[in-house]
Amino acid sequence: VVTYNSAIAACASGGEWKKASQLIDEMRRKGLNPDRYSYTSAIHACGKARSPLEALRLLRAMETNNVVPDVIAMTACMDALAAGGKWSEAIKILDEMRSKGIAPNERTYKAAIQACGRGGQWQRALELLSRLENRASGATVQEYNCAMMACVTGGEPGRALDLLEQMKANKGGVNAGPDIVTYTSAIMACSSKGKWVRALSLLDEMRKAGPRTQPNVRSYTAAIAACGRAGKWEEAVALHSKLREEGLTPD
RNA sequence: UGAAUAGUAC
Repeated sequence: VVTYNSAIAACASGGEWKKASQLIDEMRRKGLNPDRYSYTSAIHACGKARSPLEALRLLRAMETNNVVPDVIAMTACMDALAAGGKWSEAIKILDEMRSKGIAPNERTYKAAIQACGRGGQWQRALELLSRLENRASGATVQEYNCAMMACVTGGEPGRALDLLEQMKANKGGVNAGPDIVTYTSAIMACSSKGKWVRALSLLDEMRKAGPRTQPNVRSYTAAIAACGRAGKWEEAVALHSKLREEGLTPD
């Protein structure tokens, strides 16, 4: 079984979902019982291949064959649904977890938020976030970051910038302050709004905000894109040189 | 042996 599972995991890395589910069939034909690992890898393969419905099918097949899905399997399925823009299906899975008593973890919530964003449901993403904020432990930086991206991809980049402000205000509390991903996401938000000046000032703010938020290649890339989109090619070129001055290699 | 937020080319 483990041998098969390794093969299925390899299919997953390559996004070969057909091969993956074919291997599961083969296992059953040979009298081997696919386990959680087998199914989760196959589901992951569907996610990579952007075949959300196949992922759902596999999750159901798993149940049919009396392999009880756990957090990882369910989350992998939600990730696949998110990648395919199937936000309502993803939320159904989240509810299903509740009813089955499977505790969602941070990755699960991130998948749900991402699914909402990709489906253009930024309001729902924010709703989810506020539920997390109301938890005793509050929302984590990664959950905030994920919600910011959901606003950007969901067509409401202004909200992402609001979240940045909120995170800065929370800095002393239970929640850690904005990190490098937070800022880079905010720059992407500026980019979609055509606010290249703001993007540049955020880049500057990062440098001053401490060692944890020093701009990296991705931050620069986002800022360059913001300038590029606004037709500010001179600024874009200037950023490119600055990036190299700091010893970073453009990709 | 399985899942994860800022890079998948209007």
